[in-house]
Amino acid sequence: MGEKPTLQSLASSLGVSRQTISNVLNNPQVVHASTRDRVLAEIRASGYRPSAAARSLRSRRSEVIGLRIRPAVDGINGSLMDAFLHALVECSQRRDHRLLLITATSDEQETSEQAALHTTGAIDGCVLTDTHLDDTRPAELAATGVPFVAFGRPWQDRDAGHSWVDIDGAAGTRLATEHLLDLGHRRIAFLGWPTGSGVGDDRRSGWQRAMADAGVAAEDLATGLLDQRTDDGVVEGTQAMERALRAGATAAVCASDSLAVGASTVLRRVSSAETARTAVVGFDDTPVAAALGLSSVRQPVAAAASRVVDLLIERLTTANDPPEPVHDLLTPELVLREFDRRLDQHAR
Amino acid sequence: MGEKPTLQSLASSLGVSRQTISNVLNNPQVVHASTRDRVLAEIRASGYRPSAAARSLRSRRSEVIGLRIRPAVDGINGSLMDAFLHALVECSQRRDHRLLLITATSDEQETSEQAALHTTGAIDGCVLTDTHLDDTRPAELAATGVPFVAFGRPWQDRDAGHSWVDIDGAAGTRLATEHLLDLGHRRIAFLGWPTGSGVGDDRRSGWQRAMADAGVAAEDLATGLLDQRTDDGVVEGTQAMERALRAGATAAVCASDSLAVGASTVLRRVSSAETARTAVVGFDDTPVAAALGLSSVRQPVAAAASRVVDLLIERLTTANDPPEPVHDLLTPELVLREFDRRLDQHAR
DNA sequence: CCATCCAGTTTGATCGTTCAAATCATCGCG
DNA sequence: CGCGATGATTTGAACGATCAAACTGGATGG
Repeated sequence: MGEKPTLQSLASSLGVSRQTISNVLNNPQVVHASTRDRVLAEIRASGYRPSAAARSLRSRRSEVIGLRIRPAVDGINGSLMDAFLHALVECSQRRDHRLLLITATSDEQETSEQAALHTTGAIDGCVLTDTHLDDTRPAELAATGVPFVAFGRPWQDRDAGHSWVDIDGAAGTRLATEHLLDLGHRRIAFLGWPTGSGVGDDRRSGWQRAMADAGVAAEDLATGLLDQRTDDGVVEGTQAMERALRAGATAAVCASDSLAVGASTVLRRVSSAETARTAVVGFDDTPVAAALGLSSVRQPVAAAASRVVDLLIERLTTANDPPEPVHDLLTPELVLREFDRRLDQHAR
Repeated sequence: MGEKPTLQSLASSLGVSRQTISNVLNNPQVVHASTRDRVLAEIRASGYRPSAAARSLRSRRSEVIGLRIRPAVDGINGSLMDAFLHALVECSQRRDHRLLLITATSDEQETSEQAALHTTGAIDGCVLTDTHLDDTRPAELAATGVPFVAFGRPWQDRDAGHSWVDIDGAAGTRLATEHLLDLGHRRIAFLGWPTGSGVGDDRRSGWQRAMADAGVAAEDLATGLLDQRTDDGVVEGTQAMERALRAGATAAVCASDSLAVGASTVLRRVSSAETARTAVVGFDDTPVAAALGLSSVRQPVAAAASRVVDLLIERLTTANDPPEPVHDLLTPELVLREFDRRLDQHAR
């Protein structure tokens, strides 16, 4: 084996110029078909790959996207981010981009790290996740000129100056609530988190509006007895469900699968196993919900990732000024698991 | 704001040459202290960052490491890889390297993708995870000249020509077994996976040897009744534990926390809740084991990641030929959760 | 018959750094 | 006083691609 081939070495062995080969790769339509084929054959035969560094130095684009990953706090919530990360890598790869990871212990550290990578040219832009109230990152990135797209809407001002993609949690809990209404339930509780988290409040609002629209349990809604607020967790779910039962609830929509798991074990004590399963709807459609046969709201994570990548790459390739920011709210899907036991066994 | 500063622009505004500034950053000791300080001050003031592309083009190193990520099959096993990934990013960052992700649907695709990135110079080397029997990746990477370090030993030939870091599963199950022996158990079962997986067989062997060394239940070991083999999963764990109970087992060492969760629910039926917890030891110390108060073998994932990064970077920075391959087996740690209920309540 | 155009191809300059060798100043010492 | 050694700094030449402009040669048309 000789040296690693370069544009120059290929060119002289083919009797054409560097630029022609470069054009075959980047502007195929300007090269004559016959030479194009000849060049392509030689490229394949020699195993030539353009140097990322040289290309990036000249074109001022690295085709790399930055992303901060966070330590998984628990196995449950982690799996969602994991699916998102995976989809993100896949979509980027499909579009000839790569994903670079960073860690940070604070939002400020994250943005400064991203900005540093951006000025060295290591990344062209980045993806923001886990947006929250009073999130300063969009402003900081904008100030340093780092292109980005957020997964998660900006909870303070909906019409932010940047593009974002999010999943419509309220639509999800509405679907869940309407499903339980269809099953005949009227006193449907919501097990959610304390107010103050954008995601949690959003999910609660879907249940609230669906209940109001259906005109059921109006007095209970007013008293707030069906509206249980607690930290996330299985144990917390059981406790919240016990309180809801005392308030006369027969079913529950939950802000997470952890809460739903807890809720269904409580319901099992006062009703058939079948009812205990079908009267609870979780959120995120985690493996745990699938294993226990619980219905759950599934977030279209892969679609979200794909959209994020599309928007970011569009932003990166748009010649000069950034395009109009796009705000995209994807609708989740209700995964029903309501077979009775016999059907369940047939299915296996 | 003017243009982005470069070595040249900084040099002329300081009245020194490019190379001096370059030396301040890469070879501080050759520059006179006074000029060094002057340059450093200006660097900080201007916010100068060297161009990654230019640097990489000339020095032929990108300081980027490739890693394939896999879709999380279940939430349980995923959390371990997640912790490893996170530690990997952190360690790389500390050593001025970055982590680039790829996906692949097969081992061949993984190696060819890594090789492609390596020839473009996008990565300097890569990390291999989830090594298995008949793993062709080490040979393929070696053939294409991609430097790499594996997390997971090569199960076919222990003295492979490449460096690897792994966690001594047998030592972990030995610790677990000896702990149960200390508690007075004699008929200790092992709930593990079918033979043929390197990891599973390794974990089984630690239990086997510890039992043999203690000279207990010799006849049961011979019959294999205490050696339960099943697929991973909570349900599978309950079934295996039931069989083990029939064989007279009073305790169990498990190859995973999923199996342990199943086993402890079964034990609960025939003994006190306290005994059910303390007589089962899981593996991986997942959040689930922590939540249920199960003892478990904790893998030093962060230490492993740190070692992997160290070895890989050493391999990358060693001038010419690769250094002697290093094989590193880290010892896991037994996390005991054996408080009785009263203590447990005090602790809260 | 010459000017014009156009598809196809080539040429020179450039991106911003590091490498390798050259230069310059200072100093010790025979 | 001159000469080599030593330390600090500078200079020229890559690294390998893309950009922008210039060059071909044949077809078109007035």
